[in-house]
Amino acid sequence: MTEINGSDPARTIATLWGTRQLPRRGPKHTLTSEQVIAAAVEIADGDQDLATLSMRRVAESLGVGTMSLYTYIASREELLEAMLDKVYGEAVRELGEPGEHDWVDGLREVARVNWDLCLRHPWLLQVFTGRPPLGPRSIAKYERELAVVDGLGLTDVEMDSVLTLVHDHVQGTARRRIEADRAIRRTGMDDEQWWAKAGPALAEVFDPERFPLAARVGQSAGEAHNGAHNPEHAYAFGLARLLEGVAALVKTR
Amino acid sequence: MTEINGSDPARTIATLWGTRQLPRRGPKHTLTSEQVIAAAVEIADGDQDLATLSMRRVAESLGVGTMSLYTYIASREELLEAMLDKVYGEAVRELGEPGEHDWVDGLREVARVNWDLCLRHPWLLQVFTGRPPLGPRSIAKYERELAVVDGLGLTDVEMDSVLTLVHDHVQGTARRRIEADRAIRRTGMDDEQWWAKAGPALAEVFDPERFPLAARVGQSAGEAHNGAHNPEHAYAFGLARLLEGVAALVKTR
DNA sequence: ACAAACTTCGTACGGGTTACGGAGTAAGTC
DNA sequence: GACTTACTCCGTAACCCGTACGAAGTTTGT
Repeated sequence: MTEINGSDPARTIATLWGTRQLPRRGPKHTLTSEQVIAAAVEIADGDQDLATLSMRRVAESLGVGTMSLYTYIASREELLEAMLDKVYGEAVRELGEPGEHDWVDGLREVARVNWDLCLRHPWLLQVFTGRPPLGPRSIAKYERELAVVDGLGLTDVEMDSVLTLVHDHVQGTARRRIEADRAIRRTGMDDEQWWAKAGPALAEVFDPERFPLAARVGQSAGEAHNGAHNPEHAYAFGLARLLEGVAALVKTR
Repeated sequence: MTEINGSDPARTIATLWGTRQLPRRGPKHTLTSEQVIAAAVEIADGDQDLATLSMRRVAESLGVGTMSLYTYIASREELLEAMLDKVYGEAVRELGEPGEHDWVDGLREVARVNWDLCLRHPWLLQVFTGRPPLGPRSIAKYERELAVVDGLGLTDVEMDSVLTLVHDHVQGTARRRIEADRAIRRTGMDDEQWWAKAGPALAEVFDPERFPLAARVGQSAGEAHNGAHNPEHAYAFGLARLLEGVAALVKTR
C-alpha cells in the first residue's frame, strides 16, 4: 500500500499542521520536523537561493546523516512547502489585526508586507506552488488579507481576484529585483561591469534606426534609475495604477 | 585569458545575433547553433518544462555526443537565452505592424500575445533573466510594444513602466496556469482527485470559525470556476483593472 | 609536406535525490 | 525478564545533472 507518487496531500497537511503523530516504538527521535524545516530555511536565507539547498547540506547542518531527514519529512518537495508555510507566519504577524485603515491603505500594506517577505526570503518565489498551499499560516495570511477587501460590496470571487492581482504584481516586481541581485552574485559582475562588456558588443550589432523607440526609451530608463530596470520603481508605479483600477470598480458598488 | 565565469556577455550577444564567425580551420561542422537551439526548444516544448532539458538529451536528439554541443553554444545558460530569443520571434510576428488600434486595444493585444506565448512555451518563465535579454528578437519585441504606448504624452520611463506592469500581470497569471497544469502531470492526479485526498485531511484540522472569510471565499471561488483558482479569470479581471488605472494616468496628460 | 587550428566525443569529477537494507534501540506483550 | 516488533539512523548505491580535460582525427594555410 505504498503511495504511487511521493506526494501524499494528507500526509503533507498533517506535517504542516503538526498533527502527524510520531511513532511510539523504536529509538528516541533526535530531531523534530520543525528543526529540519528551520535548518532548511536558515540555509536558504543564507544562500538566497533554493538551487543550492540540498538534503545533504540540511543534514550536515543538523549533524545527522542525509537519509535521517526522511524520517521527519516525506521528500524535498514537502520540505519546501513546509518552509513556505513557516515564513508566511512572518507576514501574518506583520499584518497584525485588521481594521485600522481604509481598504486602499490596507492593500498598500498587504503589498508592502509581501514585498518585504519576498526580499527577506528570495527563495520563496522559487517554490513550486502548483497546488494551493494549505498550511495553517498560509490560510491565516489569506484570511487576514481578505479582511482588507471585505465589506466593500465586492463578490467573493472579486475579493479573491483583487488579492491575486496585488500578489501577482508584487511577485513580478520582486522577482525581477531578486533575479537582478542573483545575476550580480553569480557572474561576479555588477551592472556597470556587465554593461562595460555587453555595451560595446551590442553597439556592433544594434542599429538604432531600426529600433528607435527601444534605443531612446532604453537609454532614458537606464539613466533615470541606474541600471536597465528599477524594480522598486516598477513596484510603486504599478501599485498606484492598479489601486486606481480597483477603486474604479469599487466605486460602481 | 580565460573567462572567470562561463558567462561572457559579448560572446552571447554574438551568438544571438549570428555574428560569431565560425573558425575556418579544422573539420567541417556537422551542426549550426540554430540547429542546437531549435532542438532544445522542441524538447522543452514537448516536456513543457526546463527541468528535464539536459544537454545529453539535446545531443541525443541531434545524434551527436554531448560535448559536441559546446562547439556551438558556450553553456546551458547561453542556450536558454538563445531559446528565449528564438521564441520571442513568434510574438514579434503575431504583433505585426503597429498602429491599427487605440492604445487600450493595443495593450490588450500585447497582453494576449504574451499570454499565448507563455502557454505555448511554458518553460519560458523558468528561464533565468537576471540581465536584460539582448537578442535581436527580444529587442524587436520591445520596440513593437513600445509603439503601443508612444505618443500618449507619457515620459519614456512611464512608457517602460506601463509595459512592465502588463508583462508582470501576464506572467504572474500565466505562471499560475502553467504550474497548475504541471501539478496535474507530476502528481498524476487532477484537481478533483487531489481534493478527494486533501479535502478530508484539511477538514480534520481546519476550523471554519477561526478562518471565516477564507472558508467562505475559498468555497465561492472554488465553485465559480472549478478548481481553487482560475488563472484565465484572474488574467481578464486583472487586465481590466490595470487598464483602467493606466487610463487614469493617461487622462492627466 | 607539414604544422596549426579545429571538431568530436569518451571519460571523469563533483554535485544532486532518494530507494534499499542492515544494525541498533525502545516499547509493548506475555 | 525475555522476546517480538516497529522504528530510527545511515552507508551504499543507482541514476540523474553540467562540464573540464585531453586524445584522436580532420581540414586549412603555408
